[in-house]
Amino acid sequence: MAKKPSLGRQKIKIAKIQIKNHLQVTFSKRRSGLFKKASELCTLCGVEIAIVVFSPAGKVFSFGHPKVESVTDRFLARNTNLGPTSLHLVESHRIASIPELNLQLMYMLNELEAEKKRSETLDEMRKHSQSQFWWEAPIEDLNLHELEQLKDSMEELKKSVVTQANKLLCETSDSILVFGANNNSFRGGFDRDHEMKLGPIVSTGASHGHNYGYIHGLL
Amino acid sequence: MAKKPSLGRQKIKIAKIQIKNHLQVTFSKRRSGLFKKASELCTLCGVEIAIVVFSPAGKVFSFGHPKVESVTDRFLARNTNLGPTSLHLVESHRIASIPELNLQLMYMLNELEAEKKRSETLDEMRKHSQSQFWWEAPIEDLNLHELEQLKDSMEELKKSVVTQANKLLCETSDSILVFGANNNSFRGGFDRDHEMKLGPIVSTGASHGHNYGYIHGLL
DNA sequence: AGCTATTTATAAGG
DNA sequence: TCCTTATAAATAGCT
Repeated sequence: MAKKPSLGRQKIKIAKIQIKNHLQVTFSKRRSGLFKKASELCTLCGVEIAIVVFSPAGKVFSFGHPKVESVTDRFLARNTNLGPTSLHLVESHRIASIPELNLQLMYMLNELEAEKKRSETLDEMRKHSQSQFWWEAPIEDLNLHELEQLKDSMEELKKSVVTQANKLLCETSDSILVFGANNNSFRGGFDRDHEMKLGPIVSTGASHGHNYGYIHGLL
Repeated sequence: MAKKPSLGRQKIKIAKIQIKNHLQVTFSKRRSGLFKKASELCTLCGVEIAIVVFSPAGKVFSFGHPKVESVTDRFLARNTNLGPTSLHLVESHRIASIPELNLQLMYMLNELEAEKKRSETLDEMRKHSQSQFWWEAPIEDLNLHELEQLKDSMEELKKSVVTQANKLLCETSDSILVFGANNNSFRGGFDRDHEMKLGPIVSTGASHGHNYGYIHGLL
């Protein structure tokens, strides 16, 4: 018989996944993977850790050991203490520029990322179809006006997405799901049975050993 | 000459590492890995995420996109409303979810506002000078070489910002590590190789800047 | 901090 | 969502 050519894992480029279904699957898998890595780090190194993720759909997923709040609280406490404390140690105007620098840094990084995505999008469009619609034409052929129109269209789209999201939010009933993840049997533990669906509070009896951390999924 | 058959990766059991030195190394490596995974999840799925880790030594490391605080705030806002408090609120005011929704809405509006401003800024830049300053042109109009130059410039800027920040910090008695990096490449070209060396700074021993959103390490 | 041999994580496809 | 397969990535043990 012929071989069974499942291509197996393929290399992908790290850029926003466009196919919605694909994105959902990837998000699910990688979130699991991330949480598993986190739990291993906890166990191996005995550290405290908190992870909070807001999914594209607006759901919240979190992992924390010993729990999210204790870790984030510690983090926030440290962070807010850092300013005033340091102010006493150094002249205020000098230390004050650090957050400013950070902001600037962040701004530029975001800018870069956004621009990169934009160029990728445009490039994709260009490849996709050259002649049918002007806005899918090669970018070199677009004049300034057309470019602005394109931009406006995208902003419209974004707006409508946000509107949709808000609508959904308003219609959504709140619920919380809490469960623990065991470090040794992670696969069997949370990955499978923990639907992030609505429901009462559930705690999974992680099969053996002590629980490592808590995972919340909020709709 | 005989080969050099390092045993390569060996399977380990997930339990607390006892050898201290080993633990430190593992922590460092796995923290990097975890943050990298997080950044990929961000980019691939366009999600918001925050990770906070307290190392065994008591240092803090964090990863956040867009930043730790915004994500954890969102999380905490949701949680406090959904927790025991909400029951109380429900009883006294009947509509507990309103504050939460308001928070969320405000958050989204802020995001949108920021996005708009950004586009406006870009538009302004584009109009302002189309040819005089090529690096201010829309990024899709830049050729590969120019893109590379732009990327290098931004990395230089990043480096100098980081250096500045750390210089300031060296003058304080607190030691803080600030580093950041963008998501990935500017298109296919520079996908893997843009580690940012951080130079002299760091007493945390973690100078491997990966391509993450926004990272702090506090000593 | 680099280097491999391996173990893990996962993209595709069903 | 769960499973399988083939391959890409992460990383344990060394230097």
